[in-house]
Amino acid sequence: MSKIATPGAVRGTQDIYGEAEERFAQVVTSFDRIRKLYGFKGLILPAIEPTAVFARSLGETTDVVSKEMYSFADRGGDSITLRPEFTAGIARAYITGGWQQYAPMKVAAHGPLFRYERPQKGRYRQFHQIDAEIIGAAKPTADVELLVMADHLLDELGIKDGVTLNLNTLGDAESRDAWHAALLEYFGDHRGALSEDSLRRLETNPLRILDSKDPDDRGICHGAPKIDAFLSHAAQDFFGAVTAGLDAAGVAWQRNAQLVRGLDYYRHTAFEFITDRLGAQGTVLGGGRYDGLIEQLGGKPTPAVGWAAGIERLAMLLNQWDISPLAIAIVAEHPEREQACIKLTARFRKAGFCAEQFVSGSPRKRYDRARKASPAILIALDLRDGAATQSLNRLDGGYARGNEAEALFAAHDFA
RNA sequence: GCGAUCGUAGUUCAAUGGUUAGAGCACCGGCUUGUGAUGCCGGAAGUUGCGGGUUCGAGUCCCGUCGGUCGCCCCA
Repeated sequence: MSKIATPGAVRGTQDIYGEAEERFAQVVTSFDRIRKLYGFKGLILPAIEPTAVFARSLGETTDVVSKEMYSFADRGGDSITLRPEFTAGIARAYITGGWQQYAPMKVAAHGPLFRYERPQKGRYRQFHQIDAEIIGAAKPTADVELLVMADHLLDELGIKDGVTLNLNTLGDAESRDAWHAALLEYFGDHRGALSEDSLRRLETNPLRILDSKDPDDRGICHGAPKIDAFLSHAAQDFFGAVTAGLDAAGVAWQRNAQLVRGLDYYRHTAFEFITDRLGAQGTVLGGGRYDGLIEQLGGKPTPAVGWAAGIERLAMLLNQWDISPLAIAIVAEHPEREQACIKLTARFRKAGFCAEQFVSGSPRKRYDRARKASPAILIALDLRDGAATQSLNRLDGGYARGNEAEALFAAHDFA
C-alpha cells in the first residue's frame, strides 16, 4: 500500500480563510457600498471569454497575450481564455449586448482574474479585483468622478495615509505620437548608457523605459522629453479640466510625468494610487482613459475610462475591518442538557442573534471554550444534583440587544 | 523565463555533524475553579518536502527535484 499523495493547490492560488477572508470581504463590501453611492450599476460577467476578446484588445504580440494568459481549447475546439482583466470583457459585453442605448454607462464589477505569472508579494495567478468603468462619456468630468470615487473608497477603507494619487496625461493620439517619436530619438542617443532591459524596451515599448527600476536608467529618464511639450491645446484643456475637478473635489494628487500605460489604446488620463507599504508591488489602484478600445473590438468609436484595484493588495493594507462578533454562546455543561442547548440556540438564531452552541468535547471544559469565543452573552445549562439549572451572564455591558436576549431567555421553556 | 532565500508535529519555532528530533499555542482526557477567561497533571501528534551523495554517523554538509517566500522581466 503506497501512501496517497494529496494534490497540492495550483501554484499562485490561495485558500482564503480567517483573518484574510475577513479583510477580503471588507474590501468587497465597502466597494459595493461606495459604488452605489456614485450610481454605478453592478455587473456580473463570465470568467471565460473567447480568446480573441483579449488578443484583439491587448494586441496579439504583447507578452500578456503570448505568455501570460490561461487559454485552452474547449471540447468544441474553440479557444477560450480565463479573463486576465475586466475591461476587455466589459467592452465586449457593451458591444454584443447593444448597451449603447444606456450610454453613458457607469458599471462596477468584482471577481477573480487569471494571469500566468510568477507569484510574489501581492501577485497571484488567480487574484481578485474590483473594477469601475464609465463607458460612452467623453468629458473629463467622467475621469474626475471615477477618481473621486476611488479616493472615497480608499478613505472608507482607512488606507489613504501613505497612498498617493499619481496622475499623468498621455495626450490625444497626435500628442502621444509626437512624444513617442521624441522619446525614441532621445533614448536612441543615450543607447550606450541604457540597461540591457531598457535596450530591449527601446525596440518593443519605449514608453516603458520611463518606469525602469534601474538606477542608471532613472538618471537618463530624468532628462527625457516630457509629454507636456507635445500636448495639443485640446489635450491640455482636457488634463486641466481633470486636475481642476480633483482640486474642486478636494482630492490630493501629484503629477507624475513618468507614469505610462503599455497599450496603444490609452489616451489622456493615466493614474495610479501608489503606496510604499507593499514592497515592489506598490500600485493599489490604477486605470486610465481608453478611448480606442471599443473600436478595436469592432464597436463604434466609444470613449471610456475606468480603473481596477487588486482586492488582495487592498486587504493587506487594512488596519481594521468588520467582524461578525458572537452575540450569544450557549453551553451544555452536562450531556443531558445538550438537546436543551440545541433547542435554545436554534431559537436565538431564528430571532436574529448570532449564536453558537457548545455541546462537544469535555463537558467540564466547554465553559472555558465558550468564554474564549468572546460572546456578549454566555448562557450555561447544567445538571446539578439531578436538577436542571440555567444561567445567563452578560459579559459585554455595551451589547445593544442584551435586554431583548434576556427576555427571550426568561420566556424560554427549558423542559 | 532569470535570481536570491527558506522547507522540522495541525501551527509558530528550537535542536554545535554525535543518545530515542524538542518547546509554546491549538487539539483530546483528568483534576481544580462554580459564574468560573485562571491553575495543575496527563495524552495524542514526525518518512525533518522528495530523491541521490559524502561520512563510522546527516534535520544539519553537497547535488538534483518539488514547493513556499521575496525580487527581476512583464504588468492588461
